[in-house]
Amino acid sequence: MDRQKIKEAGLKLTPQRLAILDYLRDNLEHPSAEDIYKAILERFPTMSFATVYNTLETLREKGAIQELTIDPQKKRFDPNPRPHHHLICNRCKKILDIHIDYQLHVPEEKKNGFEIVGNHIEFYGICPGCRLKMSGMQS
Amino acid sequence: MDRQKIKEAGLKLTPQRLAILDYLRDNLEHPSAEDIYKAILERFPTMSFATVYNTLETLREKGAIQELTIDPQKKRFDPNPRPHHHLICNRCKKILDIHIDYQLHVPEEKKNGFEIVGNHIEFYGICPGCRLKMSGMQS
DNA sequence: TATTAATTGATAAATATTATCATATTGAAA
DNA sequence: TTTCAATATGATAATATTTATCAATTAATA
Ligand SMILES: [Mn+2]
Ligand SMILES: [Mn+2]
Ligand SMILES: [Zn+2]
Ligand SMILES: [Zn+2]
Repeated sequence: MDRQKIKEAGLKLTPQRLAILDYLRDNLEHPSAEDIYKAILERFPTMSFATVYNTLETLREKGAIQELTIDPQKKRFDPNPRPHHHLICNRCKKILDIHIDYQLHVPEEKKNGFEIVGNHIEFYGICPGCRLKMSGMQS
Repeated sequence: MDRQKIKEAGLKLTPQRLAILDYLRDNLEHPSAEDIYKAILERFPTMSFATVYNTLETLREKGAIQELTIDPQKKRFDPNPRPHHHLICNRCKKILDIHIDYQLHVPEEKKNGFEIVGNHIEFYGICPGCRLKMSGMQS
């Protein structure tokens, strides 16, 4: 989301918002609110944690980002609002994009009257880094 | 999980465990820890919330249940440990099983070195109950 | 029945998120 | 530019969920 789009969404152009959006732009790490807060604190020491949450919620409302519920411990944020899938490392919780368009048809008789509007696939696995650490230790 | 299997897993047969397992047996609602606690309290007033969490974690370790991370607010528990997919109502968070075996192939070049061990599809939608409530009100 | 290792339950602590609200800032209008 | 109202921020409290601690209890075995 650029300055143009922020205004179009009826949002004020604050330094905090710009810092958060700047941090998220092209970010593929799916950071948590705390990740974002800590990263920005270094260059923006007056940033409040509450503002991070406020801003993320505002951006989500406007459809500029999405909230991921993949990590059981905390919400993770994705600056790419377009539907795509994810691969998560069971060990370190690293999240990677999977851009593949699967055709997931659900026959009417399995919908139980639901109106389906979307889907999201979580792939589970072990990342290369964790695999290395694991080989050479037990369990 | 029946009495037989509990013993085989090296677990003691306590009334609390039996109550929780009994509540979960054939339960298709994917209840939260609190749901489980409240339901059992009625018939088992000495049950502690900590015991619910302890028991659920023990059962998960033993592979008897699975923890779902579909609901952003809280963990939900599924007495069916076999892989299957879910359909969640965006409005009321009701969760339904989807038993369909999709073949989700990920080409090597999109795995980024990950070793993929499983997957889980979340379908999003609106349940019949919520659809009814929505027709007749705005937003 | 005695023993002991596992389990429970009370409670504190940790973690993550949301709410509150006085103060500050933005953007538009004058 | 200055003024002003709506919006946003930041400090902090409150809430919600989950995990940790540990003394007391209980299940299973001998
Ligand atoms: Mn993503
Ligand atoms: Mn299920
Ligand atoms: Zn990893
Ligand atoms: Zn619903």
